[in-house]
Amino acid sequence: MEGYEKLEKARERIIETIAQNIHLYGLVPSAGRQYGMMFFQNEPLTLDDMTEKLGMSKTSMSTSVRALSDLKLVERAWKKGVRKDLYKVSDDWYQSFIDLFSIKWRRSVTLHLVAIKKSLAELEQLSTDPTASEELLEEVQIDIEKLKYIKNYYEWLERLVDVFEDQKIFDLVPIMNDSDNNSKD
Amino acid sequence: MEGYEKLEKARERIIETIAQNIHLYGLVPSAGRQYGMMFFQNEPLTLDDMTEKLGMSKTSMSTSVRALSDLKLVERAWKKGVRKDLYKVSDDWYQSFIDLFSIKWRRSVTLHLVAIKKSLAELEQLSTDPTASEELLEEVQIDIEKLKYIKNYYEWLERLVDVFEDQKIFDLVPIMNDSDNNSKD
DNA sequence: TTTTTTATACAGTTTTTACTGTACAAACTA
DNA sequence: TAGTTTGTACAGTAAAAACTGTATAAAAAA
Repeated sequence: MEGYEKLEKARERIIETIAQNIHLYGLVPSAGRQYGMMFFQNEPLTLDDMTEKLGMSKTSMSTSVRALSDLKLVERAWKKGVRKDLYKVSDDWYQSFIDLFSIKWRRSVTLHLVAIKKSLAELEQLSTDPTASEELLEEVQIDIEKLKYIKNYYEWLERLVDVFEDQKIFDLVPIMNDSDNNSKD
Repeated sequence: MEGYEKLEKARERIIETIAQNIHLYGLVPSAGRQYGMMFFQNEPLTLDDMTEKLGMSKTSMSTSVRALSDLKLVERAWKKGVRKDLYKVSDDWYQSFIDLFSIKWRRSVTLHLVAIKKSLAELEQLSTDPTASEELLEEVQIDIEKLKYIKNYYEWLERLVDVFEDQKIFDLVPIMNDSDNNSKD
């Protein structure tokens, strides 16, 4: 097998693995392939470049590059003399992971906490209703306990997101690069 | 509004919020609704119970309860004298989160590391090929550096999953329940 | 200004996924 | 043993999502 072919095959393996795992980011394999392809380009790409490389429509490239940008997996780039929009993959993958976490889970936590607080307030109110039957009150009380539990859970999740966002997670799980392992010991 | 109606409304709000956020678990809203409904039941449910409560086919209930079980969001339960399979939501939501993390990310990390190691080995091999052009060797070298970087990243992710699995994450982000906050201070 | 270039909105099509009903195998009952 | 009950495989259908091509608005060039 020829040299460039081997290089291409080694790249394809990585790209396909990314494509098959990008669902963890809520994205579709073709967006993963796009990301993977960009990863191995040493220059930022235009939408037309992507269309050519992937053989897909420019509209598709536009929408999926936007999805990738929303998750901060790719970012805009600039190159002198190029009028088209340019994109490159964000090069700090640790930060990308944290961004994913922030963007996806922060939003979810907030939505849940809003709903829980609202329902909790309603149930607390209901539990003081003098016209309520004994049976109802019992059910309400059980639900209040359940909601308090999940409220605590989502508050924990919120603090977890904080810990990622403010990089404290790296105290517990430090970044280590190969050289740390390889050097004499 | 009548008492039971109020209770139902408070529950529905939570259930719908879960349904709208369950995509973070790679599940579809109807599975989230199923989970949410089960959460407010104080008894384990059979597939037929779920069919009745949600107005969906038993086949659907079967497949989605399996998906929920695979992520350990629900578990089998037993009740004396009941022949049908019974299911209830796992009551440790912190553990459910950790399980999600383990199941989804561990697998992804492993797949990536396998691919990266294989491609790295091929490229290291290629980089010693005496017939390779200078230009090719340069590209290979760049890719080797890129793969080393993402290898480190996935190894970090692996350690992150470990930290969740062995509960060390709770050292950094402790569980706090309301009583910790409410008591005198 | 007009002309050209570029990104995206939108409508239509293809592909994929979710869901249903039937059929059947495994497990339980009698 | 035969007769029920229960869960799920499978094929078909309905619904949703991905993708394409055309049209257009915004921006840049002339």
